[in-house]
Order: sequence, then structure tokens, then C-alpha cells
Amino acid sequence: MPKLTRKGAETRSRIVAGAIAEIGEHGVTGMRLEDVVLRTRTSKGQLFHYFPGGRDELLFAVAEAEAARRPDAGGLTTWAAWHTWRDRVVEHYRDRTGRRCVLSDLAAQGERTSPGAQAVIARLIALSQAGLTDGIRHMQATGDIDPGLDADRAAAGLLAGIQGGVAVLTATGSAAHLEAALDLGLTAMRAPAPARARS
Amino acid sequence: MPKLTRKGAETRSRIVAGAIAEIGEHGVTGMRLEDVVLRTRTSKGQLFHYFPGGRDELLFAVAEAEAARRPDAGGLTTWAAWHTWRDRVVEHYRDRTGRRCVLSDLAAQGERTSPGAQAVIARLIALSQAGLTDGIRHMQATGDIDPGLDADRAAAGLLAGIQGGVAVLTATGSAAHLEAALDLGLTAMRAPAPARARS
DNA sequence: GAAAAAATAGACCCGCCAGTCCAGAACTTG
DNA sequence: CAAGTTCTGGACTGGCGGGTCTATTTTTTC
Repeated sequence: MPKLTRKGAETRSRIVAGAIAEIGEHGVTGMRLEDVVLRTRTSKGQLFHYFPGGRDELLFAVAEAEAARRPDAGGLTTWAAWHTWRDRVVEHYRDRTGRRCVLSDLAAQGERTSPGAQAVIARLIALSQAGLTDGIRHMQATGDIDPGLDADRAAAGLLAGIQGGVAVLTATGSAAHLEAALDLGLTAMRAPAPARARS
Repeated sequence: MPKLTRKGAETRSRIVAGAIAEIGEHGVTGMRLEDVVLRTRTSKGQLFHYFPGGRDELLFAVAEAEAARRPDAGGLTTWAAWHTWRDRVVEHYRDRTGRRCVLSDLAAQGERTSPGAQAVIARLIALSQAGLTDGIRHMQATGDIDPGLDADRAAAGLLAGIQGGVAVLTATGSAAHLEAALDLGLTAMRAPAPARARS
């Protein structure tokens, strides 16, 4: 792995940005390296210079960059914060022709990806989820949420809802499912007793 | 479109079954027509004979067949029914090396697919959702669920959770998110007031 | 300012796989 | 059984796009 000069680093991030844009327009499957190269006025040589692992490595870089850009799930310490967060998530994906959740796409891609890829995906999921879990725990400490609720589990359910909602959104163009999932999750969090089902 | 003889119809459905199996093992993206042909001891000629639209047409046939096979969401008129349904959904996807949700995959595929494909996907979603909505309405009539809850919305949220949960499951192998999403949804349905957020 | 390292360029290769084509076998029908 | 229709087989193609290779230019470093 060669050292990166300032110029190199800039080119590298330009490529990532271009890839994000391409994915936004054509989806993960539809993204072609050639187009990324064209759009960023770089070359195949550069792309493979900065991402020796090729397509997959670029994809992971994209996923990481996107995860960082996702509406911040920090400071979810009041119901008001949760609701503005909800609105921002919806807004983040809706209306944007071309804003897509790379994580969703990657996840749905399934096992096609290499074994190491699964680890990366799992890490991204955990990352996205951590902020939610923290928020729930905090609200439990302040008594706003029933302490009987399993914070990790609730956060996981919320995340699943987002993933599915975004998938439906990209497939059909309607954000209704995303909103519904979010609201359903928030309603559950407000409920007094989790009423643990079984298993 | 030529007429189908009994033999022809049988071959056709054999191909669909083979495609489902292949998708189960390798995902939608990983399914190759060649493998389907090999597995079903048919030939490219037959495949394109029965599915002139090629890959896409086959995929839609698969999605329709799978939708019919999904755990029946009928008769969800008691909490007990809901919970066994929950368990069956989880069981349906977990542990099965190779049971995958074609709908999830297709949905996540996004706009790559043709415009007509979106209509098919939307229809499949509505189909999967209808049983849930009916169940909720019924429970509202019997007073088991707060009538203030928007049945359609709740069903949509539930479905989104399933989609996302299955996506995470196929990506990481863990059914935790699927279970969590389902439980979160059921908890919300049990809650007294929907506490309609806004927007 | 010379050697080393990194950045850039783009032509080329090659495997993959959806889709084509045509020849022939097996039904169906009158 | 003969003509028409449907079914079957599998070789072949076409292009798409990921990945390789090497040559040239620019930047760093001493």
C-alpha cells in the first residue's frame, strides 16, 4: 500500500464521491467503473491504483462514506429529538431522485459478496445501530422509556424497518413504508410494557 | 404466445421451481439461466420458449410463485394467531440455507429493472400486505386493537420490517433483526394510543 | 537536480452469461 | 398418416465490463 500524497488523497475521495453519485443514479448493480472514471475525469489506472481490490473495495469505501453521512443518530435523548430524527431520515431518502442507501443495497446483495464483505456489512449495521441504542438507554435512564425494553433489540427492529422502508422506497418510489416503519417503532418504544413474546 | 400443452405447462413450472432453488442458493443476482437449465434438465431453447422476455420474465414468474408460498397471513384474528404467524415468518427464513425472499431481492434491486417491473413489485407488496391489514381491522372490530390505529399504515410498517429483517438476515446470517422488527411491530399494535406523530 | 516514489493515462484482454438460431423430435389434429 | 404445431437440444455469438499492463508525467525526497 503506497503512501498517499495530498493530491492522491483528493483524487481518491473524488472517485468515492463519483461512485456515490453513480450509485445514486443507477443503483449498486448499475454502477460501472467506467462511468465512475468518466464522471470524475480519472482513469482505470487511478481507480485500481487507489482501490487495488477493485469494485468491491470501492463499494466498501462508499458504504463507509455514506454511513458517516447518514442523519446523525446522536443525542437522541428526548422524544422531540427522536421525532426530528425520524423526519430527517424520511426526508433524507424521499424526493431525492438518486439518494439511495448503499447499505441497503449491499445488504440485499446478499452472499454474492465475498466473506469479508459480510464482516464489513455487519460492522456498518452495528455502527448505524449504536446511536439508536445509546439514545434508548439514555431515555430509559431518565425514565422516558420503560426500562424493561431491550434497547439493543428495539434499535435492531428500528434499523430493519429503515432498511426495508428504503428498499420499498427505491423500488416503488413511495416513502409510505419507511414512514410507517419508523412510526411503528416509535409507538412501540412509547408503549409501557414490551410484553416479551417468546423464543 | 403459443398454446401450452400439458407437457409444456409442466416443463414451464419445472423451470420456475428450478429458478427458485437457484435463487435460494445464490441469490437473484447470482442466478444464472445456464444453471437453471442444467438443474431442471431443460435447455436454453425451452427457457426462452416459455419465457420470451428472458431473465426478467422468469424473475416475475418466480416472484409471483413465491408470494403465494409465503406464510399465509390469513386469519390473523387473535393475538395467538399473530404470534404463531410471527414465529412462522422467522422460521421460514432462518436456518434455511437458501430460503430467500425474492421480493426483498427484487425490491432492493431497485430501478435497474424495467418500469413495468416496478408495477409488479408494487402489486406483490400490496398482496403481502393485504392479509395483515385485514387481520388488524378484524382485531379492531373485536376491540383487541385500538381503533385509532391506522391499519394500512401499521401493516406497511410491519412489512417494511420484514423486508429489512430478511435483508439483514441474508447479509449477515443473523435473524435477530427480523425478530426484533416483528416484535417491535407487535408491541406497537398492542399499544393503547398510536400517538400520531406528525406530518 | 537526480533518483525514487507516486500519479495518470488508456489500450488491451478475457471470462461470463443473456440471448439467438436452427435443426430435429414429439405431440395433436383432421 | 400427413400436416401443422409445439417442444427440445445445444452450439454459437455478442457485448459488456471488470481487471491487467506498461508507459509517461508529476511530485517528493535527499
